[in-house]
Amino acid sequence: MHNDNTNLKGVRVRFAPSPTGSLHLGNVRTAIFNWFFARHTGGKFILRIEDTDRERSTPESVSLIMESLKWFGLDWDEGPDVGGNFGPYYQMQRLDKYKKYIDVLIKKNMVYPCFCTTERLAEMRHQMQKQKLPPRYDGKCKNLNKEEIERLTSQGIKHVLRFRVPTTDTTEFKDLVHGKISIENSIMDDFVIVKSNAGPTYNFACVVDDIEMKITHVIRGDDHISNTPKQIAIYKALGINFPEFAHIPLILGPDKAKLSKRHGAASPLEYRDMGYLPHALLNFLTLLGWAPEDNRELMSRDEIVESFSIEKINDRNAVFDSQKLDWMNGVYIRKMPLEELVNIALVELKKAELIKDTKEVDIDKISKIVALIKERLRKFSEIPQLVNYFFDKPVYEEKPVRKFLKKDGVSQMLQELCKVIEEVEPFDIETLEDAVREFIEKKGLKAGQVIHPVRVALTGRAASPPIFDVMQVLGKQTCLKRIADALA
RNA sequence: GUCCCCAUCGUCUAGUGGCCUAGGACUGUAGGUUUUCAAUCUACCAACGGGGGUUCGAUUCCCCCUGGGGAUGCCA
Repeated sequence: MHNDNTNLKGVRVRFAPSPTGSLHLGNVRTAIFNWFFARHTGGKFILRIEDTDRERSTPESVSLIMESLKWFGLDWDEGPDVGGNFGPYYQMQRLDKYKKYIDVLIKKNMVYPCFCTTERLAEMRHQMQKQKLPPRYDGKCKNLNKEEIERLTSQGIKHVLRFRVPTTDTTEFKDLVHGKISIENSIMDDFVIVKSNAGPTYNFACVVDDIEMKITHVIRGDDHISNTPKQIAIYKALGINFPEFAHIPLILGPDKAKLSKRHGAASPLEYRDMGYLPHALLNFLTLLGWAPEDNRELMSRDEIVESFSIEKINDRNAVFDSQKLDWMNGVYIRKMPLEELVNIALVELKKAELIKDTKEVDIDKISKIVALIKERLRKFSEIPQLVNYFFDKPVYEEKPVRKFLKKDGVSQMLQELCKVIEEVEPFDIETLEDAVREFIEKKGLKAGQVIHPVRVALTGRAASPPIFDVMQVLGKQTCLKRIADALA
């Protein structure tokens, strides 16, 4: 089938968000790529919660994350709620495992306690930058002897554990999307692996978990490239083979900066609330940094699963283009069965207080209305705005009123037309149109000269679905009344 | 500042030395259809950042510059 030039048997990938708020589209895209890769290869997709940041992690965020993934239909084979053989799936519940690895590193003398204050560290970095040097720990605590360590500890001074990074050579790895990436070890920092509160840091916990959970491919954002050499250093110190890495390009906002909360609604749940279809967003996001062999764009989930491959992930950052998303959402809305759209419309209409109780609603009428606006929709939140005049008195917009209603003779013409409308029986689209057209012809007018004023009188605006359809839904009496009111 | 990554239309992308007078999609523009809008159909606008190499031949390979992004945390 497809050759990803990697071993595709027994693939295990993970999505490992930190629960410090809701997901944003960048995170989601990472989850999507991991999920498609797992499903394409018949491997496992694992959800792991990286909650080592005690201050900012919240259970609410965990729910939000799960809700987001579920909304997209991204299911996980192992995770906090579903369990699995490699749990627990919350890092804060895996402290004993980290301890085990720390002991190994201590035994190997690969770590050392550091008592430096954050102030000193900040000052140190500042100085290094001033001297145009790479900012790295200066090694003040690197060679403390037992007595010094005991003395400082007994004084109650907190310490962290730093990892001794190799000082010579280069660390290299073959990234599945970037190819060879290498970095001089000499510019690498003796980074912290255990915080002063005894908790593990990201770079350490991540490695331990990926080892313990038997992760085969680490697919994550480009912003983690700089962490990878550090993590590889840990793998090497432990004498354990590291997994494949695939760093995927970042999603940029319109300002070309990494996508973040600054760019307005960044959470998928917010997109849901704005009226986007999960599959439209999923399809769109999948195409940010990836394209199938044949460059298709509109693809079903199964089609993507079928053709997804890491090889085809490109390595340039992608700007998020909401216009294209809107287009794609519109395409999928048009493909929806009407009943489904009606149900969504009901919710939107109620939210906008255009209808009161969904139970006492004329479904037949709503269906007709929804059918009329279906191809005019780009997202569900637009529904109320598009149909409000079917429920409430129209809000007359100034410009169309001036242009079509306030013209000489229009008032009289409409009054005469009302007499025609009154006679239309049955009040269906065809009969109505025939009658009105006959009127138009008799008066020697052009269709637009009648239809535009009628539209404005009935809807308050210059654009609407085909007017006879609108009239039919409105009903004879409402039409007559609205025209009369508009002329008053 | 330091390190890393990246560089095709405004945006998402195809393109892996000749098939490229660079293809598709979104947007935009013009037109057809229509009572308007939308949808739809047709056409059009629009790109290989610059400079050196390598080669018979570079969008494709190498180097430099420029530009953009990321990382530089006891956040992940």
